[in-house]
Amino acid sequence: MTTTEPPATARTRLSPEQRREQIIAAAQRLYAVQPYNQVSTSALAQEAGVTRGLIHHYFGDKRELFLAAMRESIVMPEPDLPYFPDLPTEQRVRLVVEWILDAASHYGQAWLNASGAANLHGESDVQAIIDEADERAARLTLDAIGLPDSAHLRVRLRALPPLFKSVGREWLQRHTMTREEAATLLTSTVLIFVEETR
Amino acid sequence: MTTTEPPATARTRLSPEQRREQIIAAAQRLYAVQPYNQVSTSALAQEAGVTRGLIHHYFGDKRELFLAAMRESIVMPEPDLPYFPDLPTEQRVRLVVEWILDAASHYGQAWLNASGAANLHGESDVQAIIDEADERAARLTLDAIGLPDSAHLRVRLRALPPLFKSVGREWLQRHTMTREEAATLLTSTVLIFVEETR
DNA sequence: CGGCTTATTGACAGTCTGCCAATAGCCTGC
DNA sequence: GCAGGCTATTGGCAGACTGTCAATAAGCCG
Repeated sequence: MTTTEPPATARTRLSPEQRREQIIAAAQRLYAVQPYNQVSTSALAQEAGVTRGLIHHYFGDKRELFLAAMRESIVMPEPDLPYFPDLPTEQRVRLVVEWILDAASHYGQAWLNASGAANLHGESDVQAIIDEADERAARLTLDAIGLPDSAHLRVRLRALPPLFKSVGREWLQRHTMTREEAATLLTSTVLIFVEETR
Repeated sequence: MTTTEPPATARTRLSPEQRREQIIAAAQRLYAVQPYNQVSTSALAQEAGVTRGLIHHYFGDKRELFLAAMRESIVMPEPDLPYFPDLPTEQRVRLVVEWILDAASHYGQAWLNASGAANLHGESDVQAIIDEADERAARLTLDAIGLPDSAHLRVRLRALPPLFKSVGREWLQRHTMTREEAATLLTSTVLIFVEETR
């Protein structure tokens, strides 16, 4: 698409933070629809209302902008769960799972894309970002359940987000699973993973 | 890297099948080390010992070659498990899980890269290939356990490969989990997923 | 209001991808 | 063993895209 620039409102000068956010927001909009290689820096610049040069000035690299956009797309929102210390673990876990599924159905496509996304063949930069997000999700989940934040439990829990995504996809996208079924399966699995049997 | 072509052995003419395989093999070698965007068609051609033009002739597109290479990297090998109809389900599942972990440790990095790979932001072509592989893995697993191939069970099981990958990564790459622990967690989870509670 | 800092631009060079006409292996029939 | 044809293979061309850099001007400060 080689469109000629619109009138191009006279050059305005923003603070670096504002500009960064503006550009990242534009990138998120585009990458939500098209994959990385099909989004040109020209398109990114146009969507953000700036010049290609500026993008490289702020992010140095097309890839770097992509990673920055992803880093912000992927954060799990802070759960605001009422905490019931008296409930048995199973029910607390169930509550957390329900909360995650709520968030999933709310964020929909975005969550599915982001949460379990991974890479293929050595795209380790993306993997690193996802790992960070999964680690954070593990901490949040442990906290929400009311379990101590032990290193060992976190290792186990951070393996789960990919499963949440794949199950979520069956439920939300393919409609091959009911929400009830998804919640039950995930609750049981989480319970297995937090059990301190060894 | 702008290297000048080596002496270039005189043009040899192969059957389309041979050539295709040769090119795909070369692509697999490169994509195992470098991500998609960092592998140029020139590099692919050079590794395969052919010209860029030929790659486009066979695959039409750089992307198409990538997908073909991936399709072949991702297939789960056919399990050759002895089948013990008398064992309880739990033990049969355990055997299958152990077999998968064996395969994982054998194929190592390749398996981890391929098995759970996914995409971000609308790279649906990759997702489609992974889905196919997961579906196949689900069928194989059901068969190995000795369960009937019902559509509903397959839906559940095809959600599991991502979990296998993430757990496998903790064990094989990060060494934060013992093989024993991974096997136990996965066995329990598979049991939950094949249980016909509803 | 004039000057300075620096955000922003525009153009340039190199690389890459996809396309297409030209070339030359290999096989077939004689 | 040789000529001819089919098609695998090549090389070069045009367009697009990425990254770099010096030049420009917007907004702040004295």
